[in-house]
Amino acid sequence: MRKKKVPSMVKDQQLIKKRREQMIKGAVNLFKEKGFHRTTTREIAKESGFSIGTLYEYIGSKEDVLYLVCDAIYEEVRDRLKQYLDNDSSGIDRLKQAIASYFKVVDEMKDEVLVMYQEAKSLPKEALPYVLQKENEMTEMIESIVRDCVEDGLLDLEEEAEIKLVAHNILVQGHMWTFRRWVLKKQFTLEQYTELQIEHILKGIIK
Amino acid sequence: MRKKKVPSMVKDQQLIKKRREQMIKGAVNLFKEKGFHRTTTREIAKESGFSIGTLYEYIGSKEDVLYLVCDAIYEEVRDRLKQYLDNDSSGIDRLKQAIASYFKVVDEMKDEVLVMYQEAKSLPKEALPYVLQKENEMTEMIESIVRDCVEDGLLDLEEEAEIKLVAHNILVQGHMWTFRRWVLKKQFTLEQYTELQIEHILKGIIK
Amino acid sequence: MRKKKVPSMVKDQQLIKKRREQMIKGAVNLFKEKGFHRTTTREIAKESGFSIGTLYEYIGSKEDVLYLVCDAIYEEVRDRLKQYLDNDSSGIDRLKQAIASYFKVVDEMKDEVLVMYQEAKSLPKEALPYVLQKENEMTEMIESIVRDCVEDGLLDLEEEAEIKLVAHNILVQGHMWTFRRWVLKKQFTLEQYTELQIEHILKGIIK
Amino acid sequence: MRKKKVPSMVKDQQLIKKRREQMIKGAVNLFKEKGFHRTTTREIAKESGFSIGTLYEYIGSKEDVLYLVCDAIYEEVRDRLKQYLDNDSSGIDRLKQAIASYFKVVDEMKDEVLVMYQEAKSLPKEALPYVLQKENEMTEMIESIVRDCVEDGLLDLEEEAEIKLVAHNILVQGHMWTFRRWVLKKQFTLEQYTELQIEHILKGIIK
DNA sequence: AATGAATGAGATTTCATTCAT
DNA sequence: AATGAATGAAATCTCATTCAT
Repeated sequence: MRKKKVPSMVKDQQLIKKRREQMIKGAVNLFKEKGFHRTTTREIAKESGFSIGTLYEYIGSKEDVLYLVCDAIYEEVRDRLKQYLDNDSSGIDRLKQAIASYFKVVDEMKDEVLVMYQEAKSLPKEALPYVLQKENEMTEMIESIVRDCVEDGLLDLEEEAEIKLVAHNILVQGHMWTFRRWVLKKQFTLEQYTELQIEHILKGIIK
Repeated sequence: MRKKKVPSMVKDQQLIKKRREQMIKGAVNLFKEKGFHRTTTREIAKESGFSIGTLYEYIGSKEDVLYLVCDAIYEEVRDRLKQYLDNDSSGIDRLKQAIASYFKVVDEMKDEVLVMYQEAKSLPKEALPYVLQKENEMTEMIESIVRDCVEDGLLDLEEEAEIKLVAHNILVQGHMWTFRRWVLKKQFTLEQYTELQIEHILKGIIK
Repeated sequence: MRKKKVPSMVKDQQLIKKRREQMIKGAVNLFKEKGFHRTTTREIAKESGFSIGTLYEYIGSKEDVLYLVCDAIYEEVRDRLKQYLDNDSSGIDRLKQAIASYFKVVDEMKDEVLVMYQEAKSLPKEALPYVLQKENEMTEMIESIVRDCVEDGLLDLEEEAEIKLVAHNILVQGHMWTFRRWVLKKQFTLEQYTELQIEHILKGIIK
Repeated sequence: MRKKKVPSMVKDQQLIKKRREQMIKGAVNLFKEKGFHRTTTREIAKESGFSIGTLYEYIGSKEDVLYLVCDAIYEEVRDRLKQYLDNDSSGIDRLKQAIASYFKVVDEMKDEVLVMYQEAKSLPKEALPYVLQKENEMTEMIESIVRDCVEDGLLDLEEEAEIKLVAHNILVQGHMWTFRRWVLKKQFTLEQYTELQIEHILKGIIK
């Protein structure tokens, strides 16, 4: 699945990168507050620090902004997660660490994740598959860690499907930390939330 | 928290009820397909079977439609769930049945739940608290069943907060069946999904 | 070749007709002065006597206005010409009268004809064939009168192609009266222009 | 009537000439295809082989491009025609040759002539008189040839105005070859068209 | 002299809402 | 109570022009 090409009138690739970063940052701020549809392109331009004309030098349509935002968030979540996962733990411990890391990343990027989570459905039809695939990639990262534990005989999961389900549950519990934030924060710190969820998940599947 | 009053020019309460039901049905169809923001009031009127002028005899603004939709869906989910729960099982079995019932209701109303789930954030600021409270009510229904089990010494949950968390997890796993529908359906029937999730949840918390 | 369907949100066919007539009148005034491209939709709305919103209740796009204008002008030119031609003259006299009538119609509608002549090229690609066919109809009307004369042995024209050419010349001399208006008016009244052109044309082809 | 001065930031007259030639060539190509108004300055720059910044080093506004285009086309038509006319024929023959030559030039430059013909009306108000005068010059060239014939007693034209009219007819029949091209080409080669038109014109006015 | 990124006025179009019938 | 034509604020997007490099 190819990354969608967002058109730009500007040639300098460095500049495109820089401006788009400004744009994404500005847009996330606004989307966070008012959502994609209630945010105007003029507001995006202003918040990004340039004029409406300049905005359209770097995108083809408003929807492109949403695409860039979603894409950037996914990339960053994935990159941060990968970094956290890059350690030499193994077995159940590795799974625990993965879950904790994922929750940590989600917490670090709560606004962004929430935005992506709520607005991705407004992506143009053609961009959707690409973004769904990103989501899939994430699932697979978790999935493969779970699978390793199963193969090491540490977990009581019989079928592939069950492994997938556990991975989905973990991911969704991560998102849940963003979209039920206001309720959950009353009860738990991130650490408490993480510890409890890990405990329940593992007790539910451990041999 | 009072139900928000949606203004109407029409006096006949019966008629108001009837027209709003038409409206909600029409709107859900459209929101399901294109989301709240991409649906026009004209389309809602047409799909509901009356004119744009008539639509505005029964609401004050487009956002009122969304509010009516969300409210109606919550009420129906809650009513159906209540009905399912109205039996004389007890103990862990009662919890299992509650989870299964909830998942069943969510499945029966998947389109509606998904719509509500994705569009509720677009509700007018004043309406939000009321809807959040509805969500809270739902949580409490599940929560109290879990709490009963704890009090009967059947579950290994130490704090109130932990009970709340389990309830949230159950609810979110219900929603998950709607918003990860396309992926999950490839792997599971509703029954399989229900069975596995119940198993994992319970093993995770049972004494 | 079907007439292009211009979309309208309004149901009342009578009203559509009325509003479009206002619109065409307003638009011709403006196009005459500033051309299609320099005229804004807001100006068209204002000149037509309604708001920009109302304008778009009766058309789908700005180009539709141009189409309506061109279509209406052709229809009127053709209708007027038909009426003038509806008499019992025959032979060379009939041809003379046809030419004079055509020039008269063109003169009566000089602004409209000029507009159509200058702006038709801006019609949307799909509408062009329909308008070209209208032009063709006009040519054929003249053509058939010339052909009758030939068949009556009154004109010295050997081939079909030559008949067509004469018809084209007549039509173009009509248009010429609109687009070289400022120069020609210095030298001739319409009557003088008509008389001289008829004389030259006929001497050029009469037996 | 002075040639309108098109401003340039560049001093080197040679370079100005060169760049403007590139520009005219590029612009004609584009205007031919999409018309003046639908062509952007960016496109003109690109098609001309330089940047938008450079384009504006050689003109003051987009309309200047149109002016340069129209001016250049007129000059070339006139120059080519003059060259063709520079022979020692005389009498009716000279007129015949003039018409044929003019039609030939028009045919050689059909795209250019068509562009000029269709877009000249978009020239800025101040430039229009100059271009009309060019058109007038052309008319006079033909006119004086006709007049010579009249003075030699070869043509049956009584008044100055009649001479003018014949000249106009000839010019318009030339243009007609460009703007009715698609219809006329089905019936005639340029040679046939030329021969027939000359025949009709002359029979119409010859003694 | 050449470049091309930046600008913002202005164009087209949409659509929630009103109100006379 | 029902209708639907009218409205105009506001949204997206374009593009001629400028100016720093």
